[in-house]
Amino acid sequence: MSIDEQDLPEEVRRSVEEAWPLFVDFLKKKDARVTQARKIVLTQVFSRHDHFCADDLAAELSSGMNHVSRGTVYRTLALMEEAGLVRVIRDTDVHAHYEHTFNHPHHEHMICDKCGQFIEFSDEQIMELIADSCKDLGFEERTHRIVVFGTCAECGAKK
Amino acid sequence: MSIDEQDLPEEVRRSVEEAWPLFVDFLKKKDARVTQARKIVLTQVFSRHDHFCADDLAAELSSGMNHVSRGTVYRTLALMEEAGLVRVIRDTDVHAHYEHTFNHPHHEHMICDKCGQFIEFSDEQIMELIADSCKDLGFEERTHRIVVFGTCAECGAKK
DNA sequence: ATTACTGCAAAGCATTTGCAAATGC
DNA sequence: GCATTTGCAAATGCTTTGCAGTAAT
Repeated sequence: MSIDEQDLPEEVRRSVEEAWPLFVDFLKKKDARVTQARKIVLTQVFSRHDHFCADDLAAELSSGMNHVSRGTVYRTLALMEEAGLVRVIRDTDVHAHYEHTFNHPHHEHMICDKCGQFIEFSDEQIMELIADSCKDLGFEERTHRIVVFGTCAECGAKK
Repeated sequence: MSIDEQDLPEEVRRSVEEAWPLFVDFLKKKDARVTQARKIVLTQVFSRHDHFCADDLAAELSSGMNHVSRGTVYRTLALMEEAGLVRVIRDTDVHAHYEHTFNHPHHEHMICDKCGQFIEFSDEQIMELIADSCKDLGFEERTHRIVVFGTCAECGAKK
């Protein structure tokens, strides 16, 4: 399992170096195999910016020397989600969207109606209030998701 | 355009009586036609509890005397959304989920991992904090969505 | 050696669309 | 009467799956 890591941007290489061992541990605990295809997918995930959709990733890996088939990309993303390395977002599209969670603390999103841009924000108080609501209702929170739809500053200014 | 309204439960009949004229206005403003199929779909929407998916609704209307085809159900739901009579929720499934918004103020959801139940809650303070975050970022909020995933009280107790 | 994983292409499934027939205006 | 809407069935597009071959342990 050795793919070309020489020509990756510094930042990507570092993310992969941190994330890959975690994924390996996860796979070993699961008695799953550490394969080349899985490393290629993980590397590709960390080579992209925050948001991406499974199918685009699959398309990127459908040709070139680091080829991985569509089916395997989907299967690996599911494993990475299980391992806590990516998080699913499905609010704008019907398509599944993922983002890194590695080195990426919990946060919320605003999505611009005009340009489709995702803007991240977070607010400690909101998290606490949600926790309070859960306590009131006897609901045990695993995670939450907030999406705000509207117009971003740039698009608002353009008008 | 007359479908049987006699045997609808009182509550449903009342919702339909309030919502239908709004939809008619909406259609007229759009120079769209007021058709029997559209009334059947609207009635079916209000005959269901909060949450439903487009396809289930279509299935329900695929037989019987108030038959409406799948294509028309989807097309009508899109119109109802545009008219502000239903709201899209796409968080749990890849499937599109709708809920009434008519006589149903804005609220958030908790979704139980175990039983799939949707629990509604709302919190004025959270809304304000989100509004503040938007202001800080120059984002003009149109709407927002909060989904909390976890285990509901019943399922937690069962364990 | 054994068993899991991959690639491929085919199958699934919700949703959308094209077009002829039906319906509202 | 004319334009929109409907129904139907076929198409679409993302995702999943079956299976034979390949790679990891």
